[in-house]
Amino acid sequence: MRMAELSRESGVPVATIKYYLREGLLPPGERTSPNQARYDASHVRRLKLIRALLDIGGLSIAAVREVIAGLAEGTSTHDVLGIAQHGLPLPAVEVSDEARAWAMERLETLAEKRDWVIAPGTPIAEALVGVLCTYRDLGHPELAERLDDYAEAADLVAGSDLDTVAALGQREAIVEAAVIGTVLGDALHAALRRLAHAKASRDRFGATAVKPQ
Amino acid sequence: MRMAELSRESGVPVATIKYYLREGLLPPGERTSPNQARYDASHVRRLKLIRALLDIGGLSIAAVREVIAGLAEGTSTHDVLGIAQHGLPLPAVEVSDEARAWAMERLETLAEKRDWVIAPGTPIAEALVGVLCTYRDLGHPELAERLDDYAEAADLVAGSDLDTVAALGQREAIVEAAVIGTVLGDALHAALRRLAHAKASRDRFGATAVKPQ
DNA sequence: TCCTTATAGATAGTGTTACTACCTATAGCG
DNA sequence: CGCTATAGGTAGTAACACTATCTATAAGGA
Repeated sequence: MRMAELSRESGVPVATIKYYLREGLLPPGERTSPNQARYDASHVRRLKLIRALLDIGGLSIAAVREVIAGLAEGTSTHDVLGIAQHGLPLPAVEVSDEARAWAMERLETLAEKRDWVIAPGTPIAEALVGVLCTYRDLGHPELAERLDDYAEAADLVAGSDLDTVAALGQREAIVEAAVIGTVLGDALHAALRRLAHAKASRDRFGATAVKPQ
Repeated sequence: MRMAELSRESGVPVATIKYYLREGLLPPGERTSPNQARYDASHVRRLKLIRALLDIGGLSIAAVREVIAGLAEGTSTHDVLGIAQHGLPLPAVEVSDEARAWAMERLETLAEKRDWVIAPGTPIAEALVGVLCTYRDLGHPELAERLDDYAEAADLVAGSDLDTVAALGQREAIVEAAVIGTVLGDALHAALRRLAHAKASRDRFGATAVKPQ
């Protein structure tokens, strides 16, 4: 197909497709002459993936590029989730040494209990330390006490993620599903948590009128 | 305290504090003369909250303003979580009528099973529909099958959230903790899910070297 | 009292991000 | 032959979150 059709099929404006081509998010089409190229279903698919990561996942163009680069890397299946996480941004904040030690102690206890590996200095560890320290700094250390419950939920979700993804069999499909599942899964969980909050609130404080946000 | 001290205490540059004042994120200080004002601990606290919502929660200035507006509203305790959610952005995408019907059917089943209320047309419902339809549109409808597991996890987390927050007793503290817990909790859960993925992956595919992101 | 520094408030400027528009030369096609 | 489409390049734009500068006044010490 040519550019106009690619744009129609994907719902992405031509100018934007050209931008994604320049940015390396979309592989170039097959050349048919110096200023003509042909695109196919894989380009449509890739465009939809890009839009999903941008619009729902909230990723930046740079993060999408990283994630997509991970898709192409030939790695063994057991690293699939690592690839899926490759390039995903996690928030980080500065914390004092004292606060970091406090948070790390909590995280080490958690890691031991759940057989997790929390390597100090990694973005994930930094993100966790940042959130815990921020809870404390904001005067709500009690929020950090929920770590166990959150971890339980995370294990539950991760088990489901792995089952679903592993069932796909082929590496290519697994990696893509892992990426999509990880990024969109965050959005899904956030929305479901809002609904569960509403129910938990109703259960504790009595029935309330349904109030649109 | 005066501006310089407020800046030092909060770690936010003076120019930025002025910006937040203009944007209505930070209440003005107590006037002592036409061009002087006094600030107190509540301003330091508010600034820390703003930075947490921006840096960790990833909210926009406009979203922070909405959330903060919710903090000030005098509402009964049972609406606390609604206030916490007031102004929090949820991603939305356009979907076809057919896809929306498919997604809504799934969501209605879920809502009935878990005694949740999913009001069609609300941002939360739209976000859920968007994610489910995007899974399908990307050729991974199997990812939508995990809704139940995700919902279970969300119920678990929400129960913990409510217990923690309700124990605070006073409305003011409850609302603030609910806001912080909701926004930072999303980041916390995302990071924990990454760790749980790593463990689940190790369990299924054998021990792997710890690989920093 | 004088003098240096600090401050409020206003306005303007900056850097980044994610597009969007325009231009030119060539290609497809009825 | 002529009209539209296209690749690739450059430039412009709108939103966002600050950041810098300016002016008139205030604070606080020598």
